[in-house]
Amino acid sequence: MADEKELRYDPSAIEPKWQAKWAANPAMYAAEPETTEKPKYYVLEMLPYPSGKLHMGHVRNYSIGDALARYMWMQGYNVLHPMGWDAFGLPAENAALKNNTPPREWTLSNIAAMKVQFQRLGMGFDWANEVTTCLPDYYRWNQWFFLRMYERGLAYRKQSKVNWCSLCATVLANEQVIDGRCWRHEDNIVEQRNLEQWFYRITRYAQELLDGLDKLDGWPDKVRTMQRNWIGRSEGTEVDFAVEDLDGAKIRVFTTRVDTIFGATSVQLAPEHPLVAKLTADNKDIELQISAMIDEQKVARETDNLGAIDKQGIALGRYAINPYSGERVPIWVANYVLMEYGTGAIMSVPGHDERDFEFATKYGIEIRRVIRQVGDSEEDTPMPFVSEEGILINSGEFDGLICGEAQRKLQQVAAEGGFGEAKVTFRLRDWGVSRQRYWGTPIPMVNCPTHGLVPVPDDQLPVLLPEKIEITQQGGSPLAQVPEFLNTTCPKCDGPSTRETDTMDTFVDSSWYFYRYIDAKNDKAPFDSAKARYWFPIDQYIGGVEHAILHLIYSRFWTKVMRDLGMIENDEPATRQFSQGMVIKDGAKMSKSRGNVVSPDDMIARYGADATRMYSLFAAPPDRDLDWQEDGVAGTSRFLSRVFRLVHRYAPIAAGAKGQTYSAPTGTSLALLRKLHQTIAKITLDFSGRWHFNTSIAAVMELVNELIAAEGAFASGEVPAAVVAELLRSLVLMLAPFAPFLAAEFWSELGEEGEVLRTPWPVSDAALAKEDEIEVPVQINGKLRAVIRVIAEADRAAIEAAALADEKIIEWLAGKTPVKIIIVQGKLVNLVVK
RNA sequence: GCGGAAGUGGCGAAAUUGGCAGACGCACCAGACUUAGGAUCUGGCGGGGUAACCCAUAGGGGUUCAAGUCCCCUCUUCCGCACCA
Repeated sequence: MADEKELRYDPSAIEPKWQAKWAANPAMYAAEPETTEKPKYYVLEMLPYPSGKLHMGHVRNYSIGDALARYMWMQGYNVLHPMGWDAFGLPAENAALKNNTPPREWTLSNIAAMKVQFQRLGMGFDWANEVTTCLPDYYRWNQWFFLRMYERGLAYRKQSKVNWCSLCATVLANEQVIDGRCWRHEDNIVEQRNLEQWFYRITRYAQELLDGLDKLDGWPDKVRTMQRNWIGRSEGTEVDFAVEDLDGAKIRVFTTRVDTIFGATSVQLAPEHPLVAKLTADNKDIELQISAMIDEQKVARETDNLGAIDKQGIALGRYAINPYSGERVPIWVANYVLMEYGTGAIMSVPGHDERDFEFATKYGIEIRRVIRQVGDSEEDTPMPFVSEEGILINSGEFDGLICGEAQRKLQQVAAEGGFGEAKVTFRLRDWGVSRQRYWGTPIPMVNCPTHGLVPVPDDQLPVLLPEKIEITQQGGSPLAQVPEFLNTTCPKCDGPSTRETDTMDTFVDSSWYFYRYIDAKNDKAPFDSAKARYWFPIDQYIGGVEHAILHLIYSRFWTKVMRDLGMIENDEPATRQFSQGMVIKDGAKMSKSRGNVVSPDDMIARYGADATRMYSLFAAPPDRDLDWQEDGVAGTSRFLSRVFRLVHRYAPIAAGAKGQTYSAPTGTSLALLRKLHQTIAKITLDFSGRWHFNTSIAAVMELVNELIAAEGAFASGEVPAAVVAELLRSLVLMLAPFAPFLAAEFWSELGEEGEVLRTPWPVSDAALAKEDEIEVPVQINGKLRAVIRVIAEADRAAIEAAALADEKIIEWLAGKTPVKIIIVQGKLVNLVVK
């Protein structure tokens, strides 16, 4: 058959044709209305920042999601597979500075360019509800949500120490600071500044965000663990130590080990603790030492060296009273006590805490044992002894209690005595959302000289971001330089006022965009709650692990807030979340600075979108890092060429067999149909949970290898046309999630008219897939000695007989009788010989 | 320091429940064919050995008829958190 000049696989002759067809038929990927009988499936991939071009990480992310969406379509689901643009953010401003292009223009033209790339890749997105976060019809709802949060005390303003990136010229959220550096500028150390900032009170949901993780069993453990650590729940006790000689003053400490309180031999305050000033009044020397300590700490914090600086303390010469024992203990200021955590003050128990031990040793503070290790005497208990498996000693009336019991008892005593209580502390901080940047959502507040902070009324939304603006990098909010924006009137009194000039963190935009996808044109509300009831929660969310904390915790918070606003009924945004691995090359993440970036456009130009997508799924399981090897793309492309030739040669036979059936296949037909149905079963299983598309694709390759090896039997008619038709049809359907262009091309070559996507996924016929003869390895003492062939239904006795009758086995046994024969049905035989 | 993931041929990887280690692909080697192409086809390809066989899943121990898979110890890499009381 191959003797004539044969048509070669040329993606550039196939893909553009289908791109045009699909672009002209947006209904193809459109979700159906909620009234449909079909079950719904919401598959979501994280929306890209419109930088101007997709990178390989995007290609991988969207290839995974698109494969799943296509599979679910073929399984008969009403699939929602939307896309949008996380379009606010700093790069647009930087580009404006560099090229003198307005951020809006720059962003929108990037979006247009990337949309073309998506089209080239053949991504099946429903663009009907495209979301572009920088447009007023989206960000007005950011403002609307802000006002709802403000009404409920979930949005508030406070003076606070904040992270400042000088290159961004703005504040960063804690989540955007990585190793003391800016998440966008890896080389830039984040400074600390004191600024008046807007915050979202995510801490109000700390406990619920933590509890919810237990139920999110469709989320990767890694993500759940990271979020748990980030929330950082810690159970303990707050206890007041009265300050000696200072009227009514108390130092409240937080401890997780109140059972060790009789061993507290000092109290340590953070240098910034408000009481420090009072306690050091008139002592200029100590004040100077403390401010030097604060400075040093600041530098250390800024260079991410906090853990490395020596523990230092300054004794204030003042005393506090242990409320349980009445003992006087010295008050110190220590550089390792953080004002931001707990109460900013601790009791120091050197006998039972590593850090306190180190500190006390350095400064000669008394070290006292108050817990004895179970089974050891006081003297034999190691020092410091930090375990909670112990018994109280030297603790007055509490002696003899075990640690846990003592904690409860001591808490009770504190509560009754009014000097303390059980307390849960979180590491999670409120979410700072103010940004001193232009390209973001304006915060809808007005500052009136008479009425102070006044929210902009709903009917005046959106507060529009002015478009004509000169971007400078002077620090401070650019919007403050725009009088038409800045100057306004007070909603309450109409008097001259000024607007809030900070804009919102772009993570606000991405915290709820996926709700807007269900109703993006709604101008009465962020979305219709009835639609949300149908579509939510998201069935599968897919994105990079770099968002495990940031975006995924904010989204969960936002969902809970919306639920409490009565807008939705789901507690969590997504039942299943998947974090795909990074795309790396030559052992490192692709980056411009390393010069190892591979452009998707180049790959598409050379090998076609199908091969590029398929390789990104074939080279590694989706959750692992993927090492990009161009030879591998070439290999995938060669595979597609083989399929192309195969289908092209025999499509006429298959097309001619339309409507024909076959009966009781034998020989080659049976062998090929068996392989086909095994392959269907394998891929269907992979889609149902494991998502190891690399092995799915390997299974298709195996099938194709067998089909090609047997193609003589297609030409000769040994394999009936109806069988050829089933083989090719099913093969094409199984390729559809991975190589949509070729699948569409083949589908039409096979004489099919409907869309591949609307064609049911093939079903594996278990009877056909079953082998009638199987190979069973025979081991002697666990070592492989022979392989026997038996019928699939062979019982234990038959297998045993066959194994013992095998010539090689007889030789190996050399007359000995096995003391034990292990038979694992269908798997192996192991003969144990002494 | 704490927490998590991982370590299998020259490379990417596979082995779904403890049951034939290396499927599938890349690279490479040999051959065929040729319209000399970014081809295509056939065969080979963990290490040692002429062979029968032996050895091999980071290293060491263990459990088991049987271990890449389970347990203990050690090493290495990556990721997250980190003076959090």
